[in-house]
Amino acid sequence: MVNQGGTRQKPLRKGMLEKRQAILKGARAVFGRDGYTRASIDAIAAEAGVSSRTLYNHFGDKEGLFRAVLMDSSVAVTTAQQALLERHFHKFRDPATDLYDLAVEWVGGTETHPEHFALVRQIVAEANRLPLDVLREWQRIGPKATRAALREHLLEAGRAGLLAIDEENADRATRHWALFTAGAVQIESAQGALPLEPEAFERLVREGVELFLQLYGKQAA
Amino acid sequence: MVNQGGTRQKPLRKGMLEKRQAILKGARAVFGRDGYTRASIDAIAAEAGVSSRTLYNHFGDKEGLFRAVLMDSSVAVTTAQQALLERHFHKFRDPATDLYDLAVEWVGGTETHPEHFALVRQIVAEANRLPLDVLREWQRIGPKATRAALREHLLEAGRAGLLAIDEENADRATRHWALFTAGAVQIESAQGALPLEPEAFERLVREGVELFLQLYGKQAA
DNA sequence: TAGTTATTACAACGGTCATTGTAATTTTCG
DNA sequence: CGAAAATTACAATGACCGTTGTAATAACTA
Repeated sequence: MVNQGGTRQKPLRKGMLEKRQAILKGARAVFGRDGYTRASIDAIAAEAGVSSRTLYNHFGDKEGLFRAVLMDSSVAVTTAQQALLERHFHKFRDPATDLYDLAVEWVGGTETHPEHFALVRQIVAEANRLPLDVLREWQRIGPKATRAALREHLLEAGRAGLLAIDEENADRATRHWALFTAGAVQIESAQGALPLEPEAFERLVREGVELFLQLYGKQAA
Repeated sequence: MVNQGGTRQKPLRKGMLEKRQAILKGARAVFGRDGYTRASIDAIAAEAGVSSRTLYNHFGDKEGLFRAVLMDSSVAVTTAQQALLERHFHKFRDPATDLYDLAVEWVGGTETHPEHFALVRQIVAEANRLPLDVLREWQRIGPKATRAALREHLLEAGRAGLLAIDEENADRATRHWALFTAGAVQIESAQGALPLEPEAFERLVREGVELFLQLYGKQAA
């Protein structure tokens, strides 16, 4: 038999992992495009180039598949965002320009991983029908993990004397960074439902970084 | 015959308007609860206490009904939020306390009109499948109208010397108000998908208002 | 290569649902 | 009241979909 959850204990034959990942990839695309309810198992199987029966053998049922896809996608995006943070804070010298560059990529994550955020919009819409532990798990390995990494980097920059951030205000600074940059864009574009002109995007991000520096720059009050 | 859109030209018999509004009310509840796809016409008709055939006679098809519901609900919420602004700015004397009171009710709107915001979460999730003009129309009679009203009140307070707001920075102040209060709560609760403890809610709103006053209070730089 | 195991094609079941037609019934308006 | 219009109950259609069983086939491991 096959496990229903997503993590497998011992055996793991060669081709299975490829099939499994093909299914996850295809399902991510179809779920993101069509939503949980509209996405049909057959469509997912076709997108993954796999028999629909194989899909059931791997993930038990539609809900199990959705959970696996959500977690898989969340881990991938979190990893990418953390790598992005590493890359930018590694060469962190001038707050004004470096934070702006970071912000552009940070906020651009919604466009770099469109399928994932389409997925997130789905679960937000279906939150009432989803088990709370699924939502919490998603938060844990997704947004919260990303925030934790950001918090560490901000603290590091604070210790280096580049930002006015310490243990005292690190939580708020982390929250504010997310709010001023990604949050601002999110609200203005209705969570990405409406197109946002590049100029508006640029202006929002720039304003957000300026405000952040006004609060947490070294010359700040 | 009957019109498919939602606005009717000339005739309008007595009972029709009641039926129509009963359908809109029922559909708002069911669409919000179950989502566009899962919400069945029969369930909506039952909720409204109306034959499903009548529903088709009024709104043509499911999508037409959804549009009508969205617009109807948006107008209602916008009206309520505008009334809320009127009420609070009418007795606007002390920025610190008055803005806090306003913010609590302003942000609480998501809980005062849960069905509407469930609806909004649906259209955000289904944005790819919705005509762009529907989305724009929603923005126009919904969020944008509310923002416009807020902007006027902020300007008024600026003219009265209670806030450091003028024509120059009114747009940004309006955006910041929404971002610092509702936006902060929205992000933290994943658009209302996850429950937020009252203390966290209270803290976010308080922080938001403080930040707003730091930027636009009279003693601000 | 032989045996185990995963995968596939295929068919079928049971259920849900949007939509329409129709004829009877009720409501409304002049 | 009496005609016109709206509403209703009812049935039916056509489509889609999640899920399962089965037997044949292919892939993999030892």
